[in-house]
Amino acid sequence: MPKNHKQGGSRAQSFDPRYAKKSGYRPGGQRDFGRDERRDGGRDDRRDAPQKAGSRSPNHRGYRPAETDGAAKKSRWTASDRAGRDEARGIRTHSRDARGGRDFGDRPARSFDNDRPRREYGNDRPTRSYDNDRPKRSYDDRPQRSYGNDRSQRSYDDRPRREYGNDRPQRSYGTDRPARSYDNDRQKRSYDDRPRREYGSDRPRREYGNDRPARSYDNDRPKRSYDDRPARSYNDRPARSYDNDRPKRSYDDRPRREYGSDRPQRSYDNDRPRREYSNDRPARSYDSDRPKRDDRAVRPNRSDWNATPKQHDEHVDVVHERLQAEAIAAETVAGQGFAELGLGDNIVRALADLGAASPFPIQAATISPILEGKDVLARGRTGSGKTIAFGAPLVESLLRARAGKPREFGRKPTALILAPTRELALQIDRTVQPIARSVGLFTTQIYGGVPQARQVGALKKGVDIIVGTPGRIEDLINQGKLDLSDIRIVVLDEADHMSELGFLEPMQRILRLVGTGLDTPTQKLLFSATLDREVAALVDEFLVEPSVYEVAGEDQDSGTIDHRVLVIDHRDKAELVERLVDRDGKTLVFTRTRAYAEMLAEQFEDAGINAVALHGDLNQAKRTRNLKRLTDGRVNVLVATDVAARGIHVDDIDLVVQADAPDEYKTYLHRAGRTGRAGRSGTVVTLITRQRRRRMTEMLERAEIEAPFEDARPGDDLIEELAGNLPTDAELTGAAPAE
DNA sequence: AAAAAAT
Repeated sequence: MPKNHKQGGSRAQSFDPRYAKKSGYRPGGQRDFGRDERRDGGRDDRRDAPQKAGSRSPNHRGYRPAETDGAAKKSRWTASDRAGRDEARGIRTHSRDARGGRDFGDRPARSFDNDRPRREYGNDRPTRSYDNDRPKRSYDDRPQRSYGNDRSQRSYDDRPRREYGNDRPQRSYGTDRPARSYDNDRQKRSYDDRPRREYGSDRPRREYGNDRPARSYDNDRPKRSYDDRPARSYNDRPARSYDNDRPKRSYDDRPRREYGSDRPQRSYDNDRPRREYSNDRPARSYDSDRPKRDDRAVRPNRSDWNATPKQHDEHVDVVHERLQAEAIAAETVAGQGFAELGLGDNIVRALADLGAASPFPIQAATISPILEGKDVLARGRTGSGKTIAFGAPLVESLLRARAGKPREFGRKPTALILAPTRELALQIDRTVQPIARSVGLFTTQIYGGVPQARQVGALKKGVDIIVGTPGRIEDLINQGKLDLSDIRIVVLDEADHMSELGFLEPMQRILRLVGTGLDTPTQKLLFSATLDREVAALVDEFLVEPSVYEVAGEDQDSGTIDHRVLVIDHRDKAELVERLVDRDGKTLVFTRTRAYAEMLAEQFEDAGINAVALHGDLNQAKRTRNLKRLTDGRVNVLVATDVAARGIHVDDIDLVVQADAPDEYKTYLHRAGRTGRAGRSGTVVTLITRQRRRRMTEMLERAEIEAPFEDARPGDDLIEELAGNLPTDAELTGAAPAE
């Protein structure tokens, strides 16, 4: 304790220099005046050559020199005197360290054109963040490319260095790693606490100390037990049983849990009207839709969405199977082209340019009902073409709704596509944008980790389709820069994931804001490779008579993926993973945590295997760059968290290694779906320890995947075989005569 | 545990 106080004292001492700094700021404010003088001296220089200033920066024409030179000269002095301290706090970081010492010589030459207007903008305009963002991010780009070149420009160097330090690397590494360590500590503590409580605090002491030893031995048993044995012993026993109560309580708890932890009750309360309503409606819709459903798809029972308390993962399987059981047959859609499904010529051409000459089954199933304006749930296996399945009819619908009206400047967006990761949002936009542009519609990406300014600028000009992630979209809504009241169609890609804890509430908030200015409710489209009742929370609140589509016979295991499970010793994991990725083809390694992803990537690099990481601890520039390195083929190994599990499409990944086995079957399916795309073959290798075999077996059952379990050690040929480093029999027979 | 805003 006293140490803590001393620490506090030391902290207080450590504050002192800060106060000293702050007190230094006040004289620093004076110094700032000096800077202002210097600045104005600079302005005087401009006055000496005002034309130069104007001519040098025509973009800022009339901004300062003309206005301030004559009129606001002294008021500026005083204004900077007054506001100077505040401004100085912003300026200081740039000016003191960077300018004060180094830049004076450099300033007039180098920084006049570039720095001053920016800094002045930043000071004057309320939106410093914009200006800060622009240079920061632009600087972020520059230093990455040109760091080596820029060192001579020390003033520039300071900013990016600080920004680097401030923004992600230092903060994230600095804060997160300790945060993790703290998390670890907590767990340790909690583990520590549990035994302490159990051992020390309550039960053992009371039971041992009070009941048996004290009463029974001393008082009861010897004396009373002879007399009253039956009665007292009976009394004692029930008393004990009451004390224990465990069976009774567990019994009490069990029915409670079953009843529902009130979930059935709630669902009854909540759902009965819904079910009745929905029973009525579907009855009608059944009549009308039955022929189509017979052909294409069938709506699941409403109970699928409702009767699912989140007790165990297994509940999802029920829905999973029911959905699969009633699905469109691929043959029934064979032979239809995009045009027959109702898409216009321009869109059909754009699709052809994207390599989609004729519709995939999931596309053939969903395009028509989407064009009819229905709410649609669709399940298609990974890589089955879901983006076009919603993207193309979405564009067609917007086109029809626009009905030849001209594009207005600043129009509100009319369609919103939501994705769980930035990379996926980017990828969706890469597909949807050319389709939209083919008919004169515009898309923009709204996601975090990048400057707002460009996104906001696009919104101001007016866009039709927004593709983005929930956080930045909500951010811009709250800033009043994004208005969703005209959204006619909203798409949730990876909808089941978007319904999970942490995503659900933002999704609900966004969906409540969508289309509020329209006469008709916004059309909702929910897509995922693992669509299940997890989306019930969203379906119940937001969807009207949704139709569910799925392609029959297209379960995940029907593809070209070879699933293998290696049972290993934990201490062999690092070496085994390394040997697996030491190969020619593109390999994607999944880990459970960001830290382990980073660790493995570094380990591979140390071993001479080019590898990059992809996880949420990286800034967006690195995330984008590292993913691109894999798609470009500049690197063959990507180590990623589940940020890369869903949706990310890289053509030729032929090996997926799960260094950490997933906990959920859906995660397995999505991770595995990164390979075997576009009809190619691929292998998924999952490393587990012996004690995890049963969990793995159960998960594979849920995923409906068959995979052999094989014991593996670092030296085994099996590893080389899985890595593809052993020649096949054909190659052996072919290679032998060759040499 | 990860992801999703920014700072």
